[in-house]
Amino acid sequence: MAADAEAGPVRAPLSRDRVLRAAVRIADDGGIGALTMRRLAEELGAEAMSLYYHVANKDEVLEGIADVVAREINEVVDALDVPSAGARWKNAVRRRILAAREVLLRHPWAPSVLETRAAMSPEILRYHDRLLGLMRDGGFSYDLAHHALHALGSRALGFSQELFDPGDGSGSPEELAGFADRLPHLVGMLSEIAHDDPDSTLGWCDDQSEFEFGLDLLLDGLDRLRERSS
Amino acid sequence: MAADAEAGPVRAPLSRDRVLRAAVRIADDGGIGALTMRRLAEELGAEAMSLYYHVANKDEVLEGIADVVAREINEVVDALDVPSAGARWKNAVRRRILAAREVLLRHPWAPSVLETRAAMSPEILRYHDRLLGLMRDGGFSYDLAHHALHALGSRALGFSQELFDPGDGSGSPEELAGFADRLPHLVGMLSEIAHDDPDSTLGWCDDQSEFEFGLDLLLDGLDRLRERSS
DNA sequence: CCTGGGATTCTTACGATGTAAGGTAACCGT
DNA sequence: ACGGTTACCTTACATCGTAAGAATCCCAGG
Repeated sequence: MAADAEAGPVRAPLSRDRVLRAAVRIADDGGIGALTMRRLAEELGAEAMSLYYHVANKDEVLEGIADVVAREINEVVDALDVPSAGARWKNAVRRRILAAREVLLRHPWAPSVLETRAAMSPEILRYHDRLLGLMRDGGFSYDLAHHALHALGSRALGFSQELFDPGDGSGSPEELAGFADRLPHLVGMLSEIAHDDPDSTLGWCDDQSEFEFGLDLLLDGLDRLRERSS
Repeated sequence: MAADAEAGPVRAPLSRDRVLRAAVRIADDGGIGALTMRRLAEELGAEAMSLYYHVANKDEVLEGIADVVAREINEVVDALDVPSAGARWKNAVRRRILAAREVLLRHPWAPSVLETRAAMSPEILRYHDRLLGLMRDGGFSYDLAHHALHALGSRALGFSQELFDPGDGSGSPEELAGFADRLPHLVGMLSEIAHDDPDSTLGWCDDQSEFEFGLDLLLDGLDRLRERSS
């Protein structure tokens, strides 16, 4: 009777892949906190419980989106073609890591997820395996390369914490004033650098260059160790 | 009538301090996931809503326990007395950081909490201020010391991620077998190191020495920069 | 065509969590 | 004794993940 009251445009069927893609979309705009099963279902024009036919539970969704990002990283890294033999290993590693970082900048929620659930994801393993490969080409022993990966830590994937999802960026300057006399060096540093730099105390740390500074520090140190052990 | 049916031993009154201490206790054994307002109230022999008289909300509890740990770190670090002038800055910084690390090993939940809510906590600021002080004593410019803090990142506080709260430590070896042919270098590394090392593939990474390796790599690199800029 | 049985989606419901709103009890200076 | 803070409790709600099972869809076999 009165057939299909509301014949909508027949939404595409669900699938693990569509679910994960939608999840990434939601996290990208709205943060990881916006990713709930109900919101995710809504995004797909379905009901929350329908998702469980394609995903075991929310944890699997998180692992899934971590893997999506890891795959995206590997794709970008695959596209690079940088010579890596001998002393050029350093530049090759550097390029790869900075490429990974660019991907993560598009997914600010990813570092925390990668870090907590994806250490053993196939894609992440593959990424690390290839970093190891570069170091081997450059003349590293496995032992040194292994230490190197530990030394790099999350930097190997292009992040180093605290700079992503920076909460609400609430003001350091005002709150600092109260007990500033107890922090002579921080205050000294701030005033000295603010003096040199025209733009005010806000955003006076350039994430990108700080990241590269730390990265290069490590890579230079590793290079010295490599030479010494050759 | 029939006065105080059950005259218990009159539990000590609540207070912000007692609440935070209880919260740390719960997180210490049970993990950060075990810390709920109801569980916290139970630990104190009270009801959940009573806590809200002493704490604004759960987020304040988290900030609070981060600060408790940070205070603990500062206490331990205060007890150190290491000469720091000139070239000895490096050893002084190293000792402080390893002391902080020992505190964090007693509170495995702390890294994640510190990292997300305590960047601007007074105690953390104080800790960083004193690291800066050591570097100044050692001859750093504020500019270089500033980069140094960024380079150290979470390592400055004694952790470097992924090694704490390691999930369930599920086996790498078996799962790896499936696609091991795609990971030639990881497999090569594993087999080579497993060969040298009598104890099997489990726990073949010594967190402590890996941490120190990365830390020294950074400190050595900084020392070279410092000398060059003098 | 019907029909029945998997594959897929939805409905309803439960327990856990953070916390708003407002009541009750304990304490204290007058 | 009593009014007012201060400290604590009761009840209730929204939101979350998800268990259990009903409803629907789709297609091969009669």
